[in-house]
Amino acid sequence: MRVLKYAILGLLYRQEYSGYDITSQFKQEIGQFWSAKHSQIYPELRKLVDEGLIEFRTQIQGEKLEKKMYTITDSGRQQLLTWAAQPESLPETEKDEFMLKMYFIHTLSLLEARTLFEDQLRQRRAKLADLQRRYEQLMPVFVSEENKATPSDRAHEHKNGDRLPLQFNNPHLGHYLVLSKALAREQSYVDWLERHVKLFS
Amino acid sequence: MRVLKYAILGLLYRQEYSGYDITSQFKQEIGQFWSAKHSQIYPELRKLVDEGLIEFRTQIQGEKLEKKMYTITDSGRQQLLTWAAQPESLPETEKDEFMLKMYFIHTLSLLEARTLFEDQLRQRRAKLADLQRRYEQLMPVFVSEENKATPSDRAHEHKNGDRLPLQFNNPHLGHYLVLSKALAREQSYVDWLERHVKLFS
DNA sequence: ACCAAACATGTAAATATCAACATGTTTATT
DNA sequence: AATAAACATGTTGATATTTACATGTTTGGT
Repeated sequence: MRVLKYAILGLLYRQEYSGYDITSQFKQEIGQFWSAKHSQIYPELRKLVDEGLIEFRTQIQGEKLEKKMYTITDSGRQQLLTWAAQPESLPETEKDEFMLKMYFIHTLSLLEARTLFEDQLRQRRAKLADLQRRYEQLMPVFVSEENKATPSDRAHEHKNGDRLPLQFNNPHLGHYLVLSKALAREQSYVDWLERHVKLFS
Repeated sequence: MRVLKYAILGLLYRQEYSGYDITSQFKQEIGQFWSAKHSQIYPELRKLVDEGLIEFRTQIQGEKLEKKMYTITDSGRQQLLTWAAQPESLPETEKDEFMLKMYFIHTLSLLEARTLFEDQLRQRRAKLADLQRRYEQLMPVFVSEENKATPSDRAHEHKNGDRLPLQFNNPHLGHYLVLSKALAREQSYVDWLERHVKLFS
């Protein structure tokens, strides 16, 4: 159902991006939940322009490198909002090739199974650590719960910079949500692996 | 990388199945981690026959309904084992359209966001309950840890039926692993939703 | 006897996704 | 001055996946 279309519109809702920028965004946090290769992105941008949902202006980078900066149109904004507010039913399948292999565990020797399982645990722990690091980098953006009701005075405001409490209106809420969810997903994966690794020893 | 090929070979490793049976299997527990529609399965079965990885015999159901029962060949078994023992690197993206919408939360009103979030919580809780029910149905298949070291006597054996402890050699281990993992995944999802639902009230 | 649900197998067309091909510029480092 | 990494945009071909089209049988319930 053309999710990439809406992923691009959603990114352009806040600011203009080039195709390359969009590719880069998919390597950031949102890439945990949606992404596409540049070979899919460029044709999709073309299509969205044809449909009048986005527009671009060509900008010169350096001497002659042309880059196309895309912006969302009113029509694009409207279609984005319609999609975003629409509840979807859950996908029947959330694909995981490792778990498919686990279903076929009886095809493996104990040693092969242990090797596979321990490799997965190693990789998942590394990913978890990376997400934890990113989470700790993000959290200082938010004012802590205790401080949020404190009567504001100049000194306090200065100390907090532009930080806002973690509430609905916080412009970084989306970023926080995907990062905390990715972290929870990965923590759950590691926990499950740790609970079951003894089966192979 | 033709995962469906290996999913089918894996299913046929234990017993023969028709194309319809394979479709049905993907509606069972393994469907939480891999599945395909019948329109993808039938051409794949054809291809696997052409490659000599599976074979079939035609069986008559009732008066004239022909069904093709597929079995795995030695060559198929060999390719399955090669794939199954091979560690894979983690996917960069595990797609989740709902979380993509959450990243774009700022495009929604508080009411729209709450509606979307609460709908997701409702659906995830229902799925969790279903998985819990299935988990409780499966668990009696296993002998409890305390009983597994008990010296066996006729009465005891009869009481336990064919139940075996939850160990590497247990033929239901794969089934248990995918079900417990699906349960953990869903529990983690519900927990995360519950931790954050107050953002929208 | 009728009917619905489940059983059973396929094909066609559209869409989505990825790997590889293809080309060139800019920036930072050595 | 050379080079590597990052920036930047495309196309092509192969696969993977879904939706819709297409047809027919068997089983269980009323």
